[in-house]
Amino acid sequence: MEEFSPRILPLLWRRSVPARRAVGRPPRLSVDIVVTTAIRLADTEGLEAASMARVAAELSVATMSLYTYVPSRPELVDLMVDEVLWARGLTSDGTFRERVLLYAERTFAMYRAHPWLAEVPRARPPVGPGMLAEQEYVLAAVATLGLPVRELNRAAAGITTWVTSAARHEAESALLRRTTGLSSDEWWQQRGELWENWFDVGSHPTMTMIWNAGAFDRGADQQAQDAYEYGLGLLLAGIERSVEGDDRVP
Amino acid sequence: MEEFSPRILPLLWRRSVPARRAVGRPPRLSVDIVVTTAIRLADTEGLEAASMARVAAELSVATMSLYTYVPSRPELVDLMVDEVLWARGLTSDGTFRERVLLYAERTFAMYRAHPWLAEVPRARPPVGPGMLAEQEYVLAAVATLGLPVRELNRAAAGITTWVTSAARHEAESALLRRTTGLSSDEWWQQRGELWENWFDVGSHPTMTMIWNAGAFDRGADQQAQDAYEYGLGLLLAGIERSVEGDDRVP
DNA sequence: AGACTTCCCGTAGGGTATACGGAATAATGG
DNA sequence: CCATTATTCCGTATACCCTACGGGAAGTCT
Repeated sequence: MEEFSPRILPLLWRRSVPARRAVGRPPRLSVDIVVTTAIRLADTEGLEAASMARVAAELSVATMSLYTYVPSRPELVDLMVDEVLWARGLTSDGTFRERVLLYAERTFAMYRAHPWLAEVPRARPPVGPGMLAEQEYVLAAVATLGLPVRELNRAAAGITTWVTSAARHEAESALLRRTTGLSSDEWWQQRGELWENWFDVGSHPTMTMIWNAGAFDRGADQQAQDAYEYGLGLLLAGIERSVEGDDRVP
Repeated sequence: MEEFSPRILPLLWRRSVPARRAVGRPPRLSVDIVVTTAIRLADTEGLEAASMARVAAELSVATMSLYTYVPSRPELVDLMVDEVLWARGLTSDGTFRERVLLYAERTFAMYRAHPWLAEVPRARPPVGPGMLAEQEYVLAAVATLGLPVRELNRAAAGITTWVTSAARHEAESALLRRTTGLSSDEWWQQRGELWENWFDVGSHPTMTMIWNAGAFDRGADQQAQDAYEYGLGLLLAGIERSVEGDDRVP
């Protein structure tokens, strides 16, 4: 019955801890340098470019030297993620909506600057300062409404899920654009023959109806954006409404 | 100015096309056999197990022989995805909510049977029969409400995004459980020292308040499920409300 | 000067996808 | 029966990836 405590926690929270005494051979690098370099590589060439070998080469160091600073590659990715989460610098004093919109803006900006975030699973995120700051910020935003404590969690989780999903989707699109060299519109254009050669009108009456009404004119990326804004509006309105006595009319 | 038409469309829609005349050396396998085998491997061992070499070995064939049936691995993954999308067999005649709930159930079941779906990006999905059937089904469900045509798209997209995000999150959790051997709760337990050694109460007042109120008792997976149901309720209510004249009270 | 602590890193092994070109195997036409 | 044609089958070679292990190197402290 051994209690295993992961090596990653002290690394995530390394800024909360005083520097150790200098003893032994002094290091050439630091965790921050390794993480920053990996982020830069991932930003410009994708997450796979932030391989141990590539990061080491970028720092003019042998591959295995990195393992002095970081236990393994998954941990390096965790450190990268929490770093950029933290770098959003979430703080605000505004109303519920102002706070949520700031959160959304910063999150979209983050995914645009670091699209590789979309290649990292959302489940079991690094529990570092960045991720906890996000939780605290959104919970505090919802708390301004005066919701019952038991409902805070699900409302906040709803907001983060919705915003993050949309930002990730946009980032995936950007990644595909880089790897394929094709924009979403060009990609759809390549598949234009779908409608002539393969699409069966009979089994898709609703799509055909919408098509004939001319409501498919916006590109794929704009449609995703439309749906995001629409859903966010409903979600926020629903949360606000749940505190106003369930049935009040504006 | 060459028009490039991707080789994948005829493969995705292969069931809509009559069989070709038998001439030349007869094939030992078929696209369906390859795709089915790859799905089986991915189901039991993860998407990376469905490598070209592994699928070929499973079929007692050399690796390069697969390239006779499938242009490359990304296309194979597209075929796998559309296959399982199609296999949901979405059809229903009920009310708006009945249809949406059927969609949600089937989608969750699909991600549980094929968790590797969560490893495939959502952007630019295979435009095959399975994906188009999903679009048609959800659009038709929303259309039963009598929404204006221009709003159908964003409402349907909102529903698919919300349901899919939750199902993917659950699948990611299942994948991590398999690869790490740890459940979400065990994973959090491993990080128990976070609260004692690293968490700063001062900079996380809202979290601390919720903690003291005892509202953190549910596990991570249950919290995600709560947020999903809560958000879906708000989303559906909002969509229904938007057709009832904007401000009507039940 | 000697002890001690810590960093640095070479090697080796088992994975991955796929371009290319030639050999194998069937049906068909004469 | 033989030649033609169409198609499938596949061996080889390349350039990546992660990391366990253990010994040598380079500092600080007493």
